[in-house]
Amino acid sequence: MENLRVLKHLAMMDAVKDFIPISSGEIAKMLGMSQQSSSKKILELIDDEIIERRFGAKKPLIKITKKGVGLLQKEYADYQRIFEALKKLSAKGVVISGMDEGRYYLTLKGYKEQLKRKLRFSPYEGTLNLKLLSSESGKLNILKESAGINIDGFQDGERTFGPGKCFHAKIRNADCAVIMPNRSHYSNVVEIISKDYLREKLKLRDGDEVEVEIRL
Amino acid sequence: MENLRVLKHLAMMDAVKDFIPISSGEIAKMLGMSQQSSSKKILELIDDEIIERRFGAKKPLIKITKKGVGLLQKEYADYQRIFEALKKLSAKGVVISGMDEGRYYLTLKGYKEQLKRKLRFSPYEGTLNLKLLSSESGKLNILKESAGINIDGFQDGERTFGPGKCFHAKIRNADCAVIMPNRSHYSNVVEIISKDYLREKLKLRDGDEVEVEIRL
DNA sequence: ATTACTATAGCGCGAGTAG
DNA sequence: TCTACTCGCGCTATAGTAA
Repeated sequence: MENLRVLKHLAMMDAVKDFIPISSGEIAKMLGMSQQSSSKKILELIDDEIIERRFGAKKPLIKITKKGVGLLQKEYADYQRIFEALKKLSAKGVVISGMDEGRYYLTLKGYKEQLKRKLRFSPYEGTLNLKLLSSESGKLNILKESAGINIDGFQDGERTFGPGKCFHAKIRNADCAVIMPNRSHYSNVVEIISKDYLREKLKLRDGDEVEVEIRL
Repeated sequence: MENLRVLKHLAMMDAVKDFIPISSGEIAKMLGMSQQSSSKKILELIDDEIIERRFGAKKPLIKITKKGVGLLQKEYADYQRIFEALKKLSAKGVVISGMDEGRYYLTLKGYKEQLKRKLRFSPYEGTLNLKLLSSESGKLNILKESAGINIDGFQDGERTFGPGKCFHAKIRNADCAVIMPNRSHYSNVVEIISKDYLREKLKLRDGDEVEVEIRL
């Protein structure tokens, strides 16, 4: 319904609260349409009991009805859903065995202490590797494009360890985090850390399918 | 722009995050229009750089561009403004002298203790009377229709004191509250209480115009 | 000033259809 | 299957104008 635009404009002029003095010509000007069209739309809105009008001494008075406020709320809720969903990302994957590389990195003080401080938990020294379903491939790009929580790189003797990032996440209601290097070759595997040994806590075995909810 | 409806629908299907596989026919069905119209609208959105399309192996892939997300955010912000404004009410009035009736009620334990508990401050034993400008007359009706914070009535010996309600408010950044009886004759005067003697704290004299911000 | 009618102009929708 | 063209009908917006 295009009349929603008119309704929204009236709402932004506080016609949700109380009658506001406004003429069809003024509404028309605001919305870039003719007075005649505006008049017609107003009549339609009145017909649908979305707004209410009174002819006062001076300008006509318009107020949005409960039904009209309901329409606006529904619309508002839709936008809330859109932007709430934007903060989250859920992806399905199957548990696989890594090559204990993750475990090695987690023993390094340079990473370990940062993770503890920034994630507010001491990670169990090992990662759970999740191979995302092929249908979820795009989700990894989202993670790569998102800032997340930055993990600085560092030097240890002569070896350099690169920077990365992580995201708070949940698997079956267990708090965890997704960690990834900033520079990564193509991969459809994500590494998950948690304060607990997730394989045991969640009774996971290679091949099990799980869903991870990531907070961007 | 009617195309906003199409854009919103795409957003609700997560096309803000990533490319989603969807055909013009599917979009058409969802929005109750013909495949032809849907196709045209898609082309318009692409032309305006609001969405981006790729033709993959299977279905066409559609994603909302930054510009498109910007449009949605603007729309979302409008709705936020509408509903945030609904929680507040500001009204202008001039300071007048009451007949110390307010002061009397505030000395009564039955009201005083409720106000302290429910407003979380001990009111100064006196009220500031504000006569609303005639242009603000509608605002009082809003207050009357709003629930506010309920103040119970009580009995004291043989006299009955009626129930009322109050609202947290601010005058020139000073925390205060508007109090009003549930049953009130017509009046364009509101009574304000605060932990301080507002007349002194804000250097107010009869006839001064002030604006009160009321939290509904 | 307003609102809102009627008549007309023009745009948008969808059927048919090609690629 | 899909997209997207043309074309004709019809809806909708606006100009003119009455009340």
